[in-house]
Amino acid sequence: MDLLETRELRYFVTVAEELHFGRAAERLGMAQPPLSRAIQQLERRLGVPLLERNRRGVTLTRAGEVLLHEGRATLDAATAAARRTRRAASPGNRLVLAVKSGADHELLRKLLDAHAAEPDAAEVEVLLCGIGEQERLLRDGRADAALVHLPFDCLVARHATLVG
Amino acid sequence: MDLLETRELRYFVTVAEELHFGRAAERLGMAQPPLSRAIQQLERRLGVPLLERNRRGVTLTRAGEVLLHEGRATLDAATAAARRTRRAASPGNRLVLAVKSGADHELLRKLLDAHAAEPDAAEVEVLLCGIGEQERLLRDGRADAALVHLPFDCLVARHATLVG
DNA sequence: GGATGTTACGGTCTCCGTAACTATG
DNA sequence: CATAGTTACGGAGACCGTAACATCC
Repeated sequence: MDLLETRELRYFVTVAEELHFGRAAERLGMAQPPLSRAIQQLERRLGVPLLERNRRGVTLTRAGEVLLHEGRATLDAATAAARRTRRAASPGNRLVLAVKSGADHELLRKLLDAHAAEPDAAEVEVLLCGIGEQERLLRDGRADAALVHLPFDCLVARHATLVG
Repeated sequence: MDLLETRELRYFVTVAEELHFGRAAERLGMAQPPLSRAIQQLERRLGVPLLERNRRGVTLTRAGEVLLHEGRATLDAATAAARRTRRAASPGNRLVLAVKSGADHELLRKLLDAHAAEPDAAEVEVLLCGIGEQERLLRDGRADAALVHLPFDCLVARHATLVG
């Protein structure tokens, strides 16, 4: 299966967000023509129309909506890959735990203590964040784990066990 | 920040799996020199050594291990993006539910009935698979949802609600 | 006629393969 | 001296920007 390049996904996601080739090209720091060609090539390679070029701008097809979602996820994964790889090489090398600001500090304390008691426990850095922010932090690699409530819609990745 | 191209990740993952530039190049259908250069460039761009070139082959650094894992995830995401986008455009457009072979048929029946009763319910295609296979199917887009037991280590993505 | 997206064309830069080089056991 | 990885070098292809074109209000 032909793989999508991250450059192409970045282009498509920008166009899909702006719904306007001109503004998208500006955001990307490039001219419209190569952007237009890249999208056409993407549609040809997938064999699927992604945009409807109407009078007055652009609309996403159903397939385009799906690629917008999946493309964002892929770009986040690439960003996370770079970030976590760099972090793995840095001496600090702490596990980043995303905790929303209003969380139960009692529970957090217990968790961290229990984790610290385990053998070979990694050092944990607590990253306080807004309420809806945890998923994003996990997706793009700024965090490695998060404290969430079940049911959680879309657990993205978990990189280490905090408690057994 | 998002500097990693899919091509580079494919190269690195192959080398990391083979731990041998020659065999990796062969698997990739290319010559060793451009592969060697691509990896060097990747290390330069990340500012992190990924491989230790020892006498007698190659070893992964800690950062290399992380990039192997994250790179696979990114490549899977790209594959899933292409697959789901193509599927979204096909007329059938069914939701694929991965169910491991030994699963409870009674429960499955109830779930499917409950789902079918919802308004605007998508048609569901049940994909029977082996026991450890569900995560992989979700990751690379061959399935959109899966029936799993909690605790589930690494929920990757959920694309539609089957039951409320 | 102005705004928006698409071809046309030419230059540049990247990527690849062959061949020569280095290092190690 | 055989094996594995890296430079050196030249060519083919990809990508981009400018300019000209098509279409729709």
